[in-house]
Amino acid sequence: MLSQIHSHPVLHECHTCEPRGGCLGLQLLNSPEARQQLCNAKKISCKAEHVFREGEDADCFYVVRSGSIKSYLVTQDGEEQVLGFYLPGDVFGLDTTAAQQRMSSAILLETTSICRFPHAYLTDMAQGSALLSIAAEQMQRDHNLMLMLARKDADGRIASLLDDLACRYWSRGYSASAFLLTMSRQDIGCYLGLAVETVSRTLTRLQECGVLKVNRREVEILDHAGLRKMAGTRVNSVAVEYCQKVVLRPV
Amino acid sequence: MLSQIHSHPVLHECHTCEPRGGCLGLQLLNSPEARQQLCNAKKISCKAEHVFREGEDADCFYVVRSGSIKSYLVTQDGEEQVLGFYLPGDVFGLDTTAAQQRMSSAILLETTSICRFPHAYLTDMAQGSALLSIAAEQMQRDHNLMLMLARKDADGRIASLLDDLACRYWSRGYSASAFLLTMSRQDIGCYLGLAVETVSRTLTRLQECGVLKVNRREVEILDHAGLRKMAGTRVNSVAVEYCQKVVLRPV
DNA sequence: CGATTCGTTGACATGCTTCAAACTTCGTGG
DNA sequence: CCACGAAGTTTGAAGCATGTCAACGAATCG
Repeated sequence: MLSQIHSHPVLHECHTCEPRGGCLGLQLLNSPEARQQLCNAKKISCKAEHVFREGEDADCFYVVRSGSIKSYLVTQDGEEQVLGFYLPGDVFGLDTTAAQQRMSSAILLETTSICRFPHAYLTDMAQGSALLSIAAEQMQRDHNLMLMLARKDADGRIASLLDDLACRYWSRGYSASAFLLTMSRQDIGCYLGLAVETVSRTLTRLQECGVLKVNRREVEILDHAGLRKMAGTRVNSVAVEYCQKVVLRPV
Repeated sequence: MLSQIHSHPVLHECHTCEPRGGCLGLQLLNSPEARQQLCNAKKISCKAEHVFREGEDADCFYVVRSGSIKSYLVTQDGEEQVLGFYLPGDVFGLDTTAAQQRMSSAILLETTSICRFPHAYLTDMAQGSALLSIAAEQMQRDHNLMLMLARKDADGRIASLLDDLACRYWSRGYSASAFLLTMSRQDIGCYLGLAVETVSRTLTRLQECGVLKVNRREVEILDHAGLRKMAGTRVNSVAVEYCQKVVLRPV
């Protein structure tokens, strides 16, 4: 039985909180009162608990403080479609219907700490447009996923995912060359539209090519440029910087 | 050589404009002045012209008045990925980067009339949240596409597209049973992640099943329930109503 | 009327899924 | 602490859906 993540609040000061790379959410709050309120809104909880489920009423969005989150839908015939993974610093939970209901479910992939941003603190115009620009960021990620699903083969999809994770970890101050996959092969498959077996086989193949090393959930990227070439990723500003500093100048 | 759609403004009064089903954009403008300004912002233009291209500066979004629009990206290796099709009443052009640049390109599929909504008219809080809810609608469509690309076979994808179009035409007061595909097989393929040949073959197959009749771009849906069953579409509010009134009670 | 674009159909190649089985890791309870 | 079962991962073999290549017919346009 899964309990709601809201059950055991853990209080922290905002200024001690630093998802490396900065808290996107904080940019949305310009009044000191709002920030103060926010300090009471940190929650931490364990693997496999839901932050929210599709259809629930939504009065807030979230920022990942540490850990990781999986966003997903359940199809008509009970299958899962993963929409994305959120890492520290990422905003999630913006996708609500006009009636303020959740359009997707969000579940913890590991022990995770998140921040709650009630919509009530955001009644200010500037914040509305900031929200919109975060929503736009989300859309861009979505577009990338569509592109991947529509045009790439298994190698390209896996390479894309790993390149994306590397890039995002790097932009937050973590290593781009070695990290842990917090999601299962199953999750990866549901995200990329591949069977688990294909995910496993593809990782093995990339390893044989010398592009990376995999052991269960541990990944080490040996050839960033090669990986990116296989991925055929469209560039964005973060990726460009990542590329210049990491891909082209091996660490 | 493609000229910009902004070249030949055609002026109309807002009150004479009625994409059947209503103009979503109008809900965003509550001041009479804004509406007045808007009346000068209608444009009409011909097939294959661009409304905007990826990377251009964005100071407005659009509503389709009549005709249809294709939104797309170009991949690294020059291939096209169609993101969606917009029909009369639809809002498009909301997906801009934080730096207010277009994240995708939009091109006319036929002779089309659109309305321009400059961002300058929307500096008001209530409108910010209205925009966000339209963005959310867009996200929901995106989610459906991802789901389709990741989980459905060719039959399911084509059935989904047709069911979606039928539903959207119906909700705007047009026939849900017979309509024209304004996009080419190529466009459909780029949207659904299928080869042109597969699109063609699948349409033929659906015809042989007696679900529909196709002749070039003319489509007649003979068995709405069957089509929807093949599509395995996730329900949304419009679709539910469409389902009750059209699918379950054959026209 | 020819040239071009678009749509359809066939034959073949291939990459992914499915089915099956073995192995590892982890949690639980004896 | 070990035994056991469940869940996650890997690997192999076979089937199939879709992509690719090629040719042809139909519509459109100048």
